[in-house]
Amino acid sequence: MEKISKVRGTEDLLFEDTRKWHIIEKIILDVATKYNFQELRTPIFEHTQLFVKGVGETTDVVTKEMYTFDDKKGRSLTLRPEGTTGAIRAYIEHKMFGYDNQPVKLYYLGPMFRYERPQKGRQRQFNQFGIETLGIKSAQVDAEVILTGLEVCQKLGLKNLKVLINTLGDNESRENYRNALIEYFKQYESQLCSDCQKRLYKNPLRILDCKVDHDKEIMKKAPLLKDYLSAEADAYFNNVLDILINLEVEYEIDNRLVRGLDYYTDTIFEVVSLNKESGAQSTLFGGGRYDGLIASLGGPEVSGIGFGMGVERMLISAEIENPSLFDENYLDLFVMPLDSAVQNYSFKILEQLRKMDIGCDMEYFNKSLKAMFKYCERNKIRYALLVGEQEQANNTFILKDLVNNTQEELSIELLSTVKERIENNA
RNA sequence: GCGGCCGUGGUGAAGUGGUUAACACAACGGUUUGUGGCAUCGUCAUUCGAGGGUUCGAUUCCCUUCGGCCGCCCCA
Repeated sequence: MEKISKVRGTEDLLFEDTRKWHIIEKIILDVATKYNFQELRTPIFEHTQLFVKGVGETTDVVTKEMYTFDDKKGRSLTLRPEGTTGAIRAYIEHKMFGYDNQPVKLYYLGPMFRYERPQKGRQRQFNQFGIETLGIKSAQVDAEVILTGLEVCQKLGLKNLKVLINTLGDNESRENYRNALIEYFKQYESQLCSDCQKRLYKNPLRILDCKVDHDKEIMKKAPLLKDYLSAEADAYFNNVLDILINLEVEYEIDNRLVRGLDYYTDTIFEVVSLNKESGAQSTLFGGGRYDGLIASLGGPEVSGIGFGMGVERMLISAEIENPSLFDENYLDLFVMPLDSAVQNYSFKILEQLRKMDIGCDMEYFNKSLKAMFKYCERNKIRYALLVGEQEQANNTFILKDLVNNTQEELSIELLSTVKERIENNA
């Protein structure tokens, strides 16, 4: 029979992996909760049109990376390639703009799908944690969003990173600048790389962070966004920067930072890992403000801001920078039957210990003592509970502390002593 | 979507056109019939990602395919 394996760019997470995921997810959820974000779960697939309108029909994500299919009634559906658009759809659909508590602060955590060539830190199914603050435009909120992401990094022990920040200005600034860029690059069209020629009329901002044309003379003389920023947009951005400076957040203004989704306006940012071993996909999280998105999807004229964070990438960085984060001891005790005749007796003790909320397991293969002790060592289990025919006859058991190398024989009536010993050494 | 490197047991890996596929770690068993971490001995790939071809014979050569990694690209 032909072997069927997992789809390219997807991953099975085995026990070692899921253990790490639980740790990282808990940190993420704790930080989100502390900053008063609440979880929103939206479907994995949406109407294709939502992403086309939301993300932008000229973007790479929409034009070549979506998993799109027709359902049985011929409706075009798409596996979500990012989280913001679906969150905004739900925000509008449930009229969250009318809720008592404003702004609406929500987060999501789950799989996203993009058809790309897999490499380290880039899979076709990957997980994003994202937050959105909707219904207000405020420099404090911009800072808060960035700080929330950085707090997750900090809790994971990630230090080797850089915060890049820029502003695209408000819609009007952005539009004026866009036209200026087209006007400017039009005269040099033949000097641009083929990708940039395509970008020229569709998404001229992206020409600025093109790596091929990066060093060309025409790039250096290109119009600068700051000359097109309205006074208001400029003041707004400076306020965001002031707040970050006050809080001693180190950042770097990157005026080439543009981002690939169409909906961004004003503050945009990207936090990148500086670990060489992380691979070429270094962005940990990135996002920005979007003024027009909510209205363009049929909601009110309100602003929002958020980021998407690549959880796999965070995990890769945490494994490099802070591996001890994942040393977690999950079993306190191991029951060792010394003979197959005492399996039932052992099992009964095991169950009673579990009822006392002790994490424990026992040996079912009737292995040698040597093997059982090795098992404990390998799994960092501190206590062994030994039971033989003698103990069964006397209604007792032996509790052994493998760290101090001491042991005691106790009556089965005194099982609760086990819990005391474990708690005293926890 | 394009270019490059690669794919051998649970893991890390050596190797060759021809019936022994090294070595190390891990695992399991004995030395030690009910007490570990050391030591010592032994056991562990009918098989070299998959499919096809060349050949008397292929893990080793060729083709295809799948997958991984790196770069481009893109982004989280």
